[in-house]
Amino acid sequence: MNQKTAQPSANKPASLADVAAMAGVSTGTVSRTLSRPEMISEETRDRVMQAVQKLGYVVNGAARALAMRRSHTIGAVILKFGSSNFAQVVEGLESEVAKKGYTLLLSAPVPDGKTEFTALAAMLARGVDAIALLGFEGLEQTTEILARYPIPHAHLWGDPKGGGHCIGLDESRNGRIALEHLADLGHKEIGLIWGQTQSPLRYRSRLRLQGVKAAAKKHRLHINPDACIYTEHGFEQGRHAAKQLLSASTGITAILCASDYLAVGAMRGLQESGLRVPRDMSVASFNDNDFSAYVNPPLTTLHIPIREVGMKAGHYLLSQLGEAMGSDPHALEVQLKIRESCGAPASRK
Amino acid sequence: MNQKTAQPSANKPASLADVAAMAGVSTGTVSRTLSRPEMISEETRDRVMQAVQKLGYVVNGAARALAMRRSHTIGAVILKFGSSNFAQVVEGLESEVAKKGYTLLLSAPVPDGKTEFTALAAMLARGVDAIALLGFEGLEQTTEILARYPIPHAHLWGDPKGGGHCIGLDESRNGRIALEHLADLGHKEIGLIWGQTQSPLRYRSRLRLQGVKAAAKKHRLHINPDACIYTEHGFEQGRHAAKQLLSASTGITAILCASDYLAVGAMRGLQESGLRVPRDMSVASFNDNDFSAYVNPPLTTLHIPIREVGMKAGHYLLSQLGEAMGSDPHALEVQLKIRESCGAPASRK
DNA sequence: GAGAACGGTTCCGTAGGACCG
DNA sequence: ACGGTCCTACGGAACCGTTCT
Repeated sequence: MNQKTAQPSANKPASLADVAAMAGVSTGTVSRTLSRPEMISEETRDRVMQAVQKLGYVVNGAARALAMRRSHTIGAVILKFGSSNFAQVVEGLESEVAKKGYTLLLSAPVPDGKTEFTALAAMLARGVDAIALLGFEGLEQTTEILARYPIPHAHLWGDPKGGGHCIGLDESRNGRIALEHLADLGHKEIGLIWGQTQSPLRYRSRLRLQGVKAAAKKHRLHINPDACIYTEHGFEQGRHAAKQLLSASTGITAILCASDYLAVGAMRGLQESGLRVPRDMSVASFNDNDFSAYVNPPLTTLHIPIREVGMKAGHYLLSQLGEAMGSDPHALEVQLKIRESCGAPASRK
Repeated sequence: MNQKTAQPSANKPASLADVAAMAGVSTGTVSRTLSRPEMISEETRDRVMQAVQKLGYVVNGAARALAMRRSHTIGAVILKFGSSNFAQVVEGLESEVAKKGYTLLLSAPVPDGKTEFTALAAMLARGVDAIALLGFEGLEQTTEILARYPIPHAHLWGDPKGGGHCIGLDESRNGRIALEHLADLGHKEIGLIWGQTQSPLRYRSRLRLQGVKAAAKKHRLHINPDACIYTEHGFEQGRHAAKQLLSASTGITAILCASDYLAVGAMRGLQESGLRVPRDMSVASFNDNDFSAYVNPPLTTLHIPIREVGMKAGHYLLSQLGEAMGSDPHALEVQLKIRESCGAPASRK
């Protein structure tokens, strides 16, 4: 009884065989009709298409992936999703790969110990064609499995020395640009509210800090170690740090923050303590988040093309996959947004 | 020659057969060892595990999905990713489904015409086990294919009347709560900066507005139609709208905004025009975004548990999939965050 | 442990028509 | 008019790597 006939509307999704039966052709023909229609005569093509329509057929991705050894899926594994700008990166990445019919498979493990590795392994098991790693630590196990599984992968915001293709900016230069702005304004003594710089994960942060310090030395601008606070990123952390800085009475006239989160929080802390920005204290930072132009005062910050980093990664991965991509249009240019949170230093008290 | 022997380190990923050959067992045994280790004798289990280790074996998800008819993947298709709080929803969703070993497949089509449908079809083709729809319009084609493909799905922020399981809040009530705060403060004449309310996509926005208006009537508070501006969400739009409102000279003492983006932009616009918030004008809104407590002045806003909506959706979908989930812990409670952007109305000029 | 699904893709082969000398 | 060749459109079947009986 149970022949290979088309079941008009069973409760199971229609398969290729169902379509073939209804159209009176073989499964191979249906497959070809769908993937390379020009190889099929118009007449049978119509018949097949009709059957497809009628049965509401959609391919089974698992079967397809198994046969083709291509899933048309790009993995993105993200350490610390919430507390950073990764959402924007993901958005850029998604929009880029979607152009070629790829879909993003997302994993955002909470970073503790070796989840980095297990998350990566899970991605690989899912059969992604390529993989984007955001904020990776570069554990041994990680690099090893990456080497064993020869699929294209890119580190976003990673350490170039960790091996593999890295996408990011010249953070040392970024640090310099920001500091020079402060120097140009006439500041001689500044404070820092920075992120953690220890772990390998904080590579970028460390590099940026080096750029700041080198430029400070060059411009004879003093960064008092007592006026440097290292903390996590976040508004509240910035607010708290600013108050600490104030209580230390170090004579600084400006604060350079590692992120807009920190900076906006810091401005809030300063204002709560009765200081005016920028009259009493200048504040500058990095990233140019969407809110930064609309806080009060608008924040002077170095614009980082975050979304573009995601797009660039997508472009790279796709081209590695053999997709025709053209040359990379994503330039990753940084731009200092001079707004109102920085001014000349107040005359010394 | 080419027997089924293990190839220690070819350039192809090891398969189940390779592991089986190396361990001297059948593929079935290996499969069981991996999925239900307790069924296998300790001795052979060790042998298998060793082979797995040695070959760096990881399962082929496509083959597994094909055989089990389960991909352990949840689709999330998102209309208008960037311009909303969907990133947080996605984060919540991801964290919830990850607990049970599921991964998110992400699609964020640019919404124009029927992309909603094609994106959905693409997800289905990928073989997701369940699907979360964020910000859907409820096109006919969409609901039809959803009906045909009997997989669990949930609409987030959708219209309950559109059919299907909807997750969201009582927006009418939310509108009322915000308005009553303004009424309690003594405001009699207020303005609105709101999002679009026309398209089906804006269902939530419309409902919230209805709640506001109903409460206004009840509390004898006047909403001057000339002081209502409908625009897109965004800082710049808010800033622009505030200036429009000012030039209309309508005697309003407070502005209620549909989102924090709008509100923060509006405050900026007011400040640029020389007004002080809240002395000259109160501003309130909805969402309680992360930056809202740190702008100047801190924004009074109705906290919406956005991340929790994502988690709740994950919980629902997983339980529909037959995972043991326990009762739903996500209550979705709203909370008015009274900060400093609202005060009593200034005495009339 | 053997072997049949699972649902596609793709290689290979062939029927049949067009075209040629 | 006929045998041979080339080409196109399609059918048949092997194969992808698991799971489950």
